[in-house]
Amino acid sequence: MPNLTPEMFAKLAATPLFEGLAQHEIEQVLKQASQLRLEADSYFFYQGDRARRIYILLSGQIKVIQLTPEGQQVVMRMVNPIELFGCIAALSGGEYPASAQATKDSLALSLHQDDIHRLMGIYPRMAINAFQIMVKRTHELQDRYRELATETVERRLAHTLLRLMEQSGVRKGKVILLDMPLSRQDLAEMIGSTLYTVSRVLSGWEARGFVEAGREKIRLVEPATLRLIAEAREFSADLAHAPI
Amino acid sequence: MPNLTPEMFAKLAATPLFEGLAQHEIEQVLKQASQLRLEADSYFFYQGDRARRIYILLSGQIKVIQLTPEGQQVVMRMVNPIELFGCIAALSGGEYPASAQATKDSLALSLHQDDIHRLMGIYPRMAINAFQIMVKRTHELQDRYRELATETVERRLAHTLLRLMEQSGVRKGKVILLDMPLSRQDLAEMIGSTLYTVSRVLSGWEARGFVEAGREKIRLVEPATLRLIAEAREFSADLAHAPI
DNA sequence: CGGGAGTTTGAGCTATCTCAACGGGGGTGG
DNA sequence: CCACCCCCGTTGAGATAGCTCAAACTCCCG
Repeated sequence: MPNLTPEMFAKLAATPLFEGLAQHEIEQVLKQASQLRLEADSYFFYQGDRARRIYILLSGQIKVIQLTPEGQQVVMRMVNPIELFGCIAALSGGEYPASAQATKDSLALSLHQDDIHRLMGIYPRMAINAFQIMVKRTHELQDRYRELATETVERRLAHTLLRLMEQSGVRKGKVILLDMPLSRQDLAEMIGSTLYTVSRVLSGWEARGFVEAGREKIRLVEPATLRLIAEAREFSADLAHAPI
Repeated sequence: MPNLTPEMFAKLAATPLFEGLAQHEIEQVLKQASQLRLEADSYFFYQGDRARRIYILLSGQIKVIQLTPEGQQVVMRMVNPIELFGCIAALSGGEYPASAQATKDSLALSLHQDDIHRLMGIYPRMAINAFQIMVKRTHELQDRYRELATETVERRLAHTLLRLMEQSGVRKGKVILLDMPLSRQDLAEMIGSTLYTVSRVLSGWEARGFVEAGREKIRLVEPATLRLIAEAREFSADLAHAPI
């Protein structure tokens, strides 16, 4: 049983995974968990590792990355506190299909697949919750798939920044700061583009005052305008011939 | 309780969803199910409908389609017998994010979300199975997302045909027939492309003898070559200047 | 005060889309 | 039963979004 602060425990109890479970039941589950603390840039697991543990992020942030055979990276998702990752370990006998890298110093709990399986048998509500979490995730991934299949880079980038804003945006006066290290390369890997194109789009937006884009940080000045761009109801950055 | 033939029942019992459940337990679950038979081209539900029922396909085939605000279609997946669809109904209060259209005459069972929830509480194994099914589906969708983000139309098309072959390919002598109506437009909507580009790629392959492409049907003559194309270890159809 | 990682920008290229026109086969209604 | 029509498919030509490569620029950090 990891040594959790009461606040940590309260946060965990509020996780969708534990919804509907009694305090003592959650304690029973957490007895099986181990705790893992990693500093920024290190990995919880690598693509191809034997998948044995499911993780719950307590603090920090994780990036789930898939590597193509050609060595290109694709960012599958950003994981924020009290979210699950490494769920593939629920299927016995497989490998992690992606790597999980901390983007900040992070703390996570993990459960062995055997324990997960056993505990879900005892506490069906947890299994139902896990099912629902995955349904939701599939749904979100379908939306991103549709975006990738039908939208321009600019719209995809707008969608992505808005999503990041909702997940971990921090209000700073009138603007919203995306509170994570985020290079042009990272953004490109999230939307299936290149760092060059991302840089051009951001420059275009910055010239119009929609965002402020610094080195590995983005501030959203006019989220509403980004929303319009995402929905294709607003002019674009017009990469080619921006009239300043 | 729907009137199932013994063969149907046996097939259902072999569904991943019911794995590990006893015969009489499966019967208890199926008592709550209703049966729905639809002919080709009609819809089980439409995008935007209130999501109340989860479906299990018994026979036929379903296409899950998402419509963009601009009216473009994206095929999210093909559903084959004993697979689930409409899982979003597991989350209460939502709408179906996509439509489910029969591509052949089809028969499906459906369960109301309240029954699903209740039954999973009684039979935890079913909840665990459902969780695992969704984990697997997320995994597959991630793979397709990565393909869309990093691969050319030709490779994506090769991957897609190979997947369809595994799911519902029928061996006809030396070639494999994809046993479903499949227009250029359908394929384009699966891989995020246009019917024109798909047509050109197929023509290129046909000229080289890898496939035989007819009106709404595809025969794979050299699946192994397609595999090579999918993995980018083989020459392409070379749309621009195919030297016959 | 370098050095390097991250970023910007230009120029050219190309895979793919778009639009337009034509072709063909099979189902159906007269 | 046959002709017509419609849907599906093909192909060409041109346009273009976004990629690639190269080079320069700017912080930040030691």
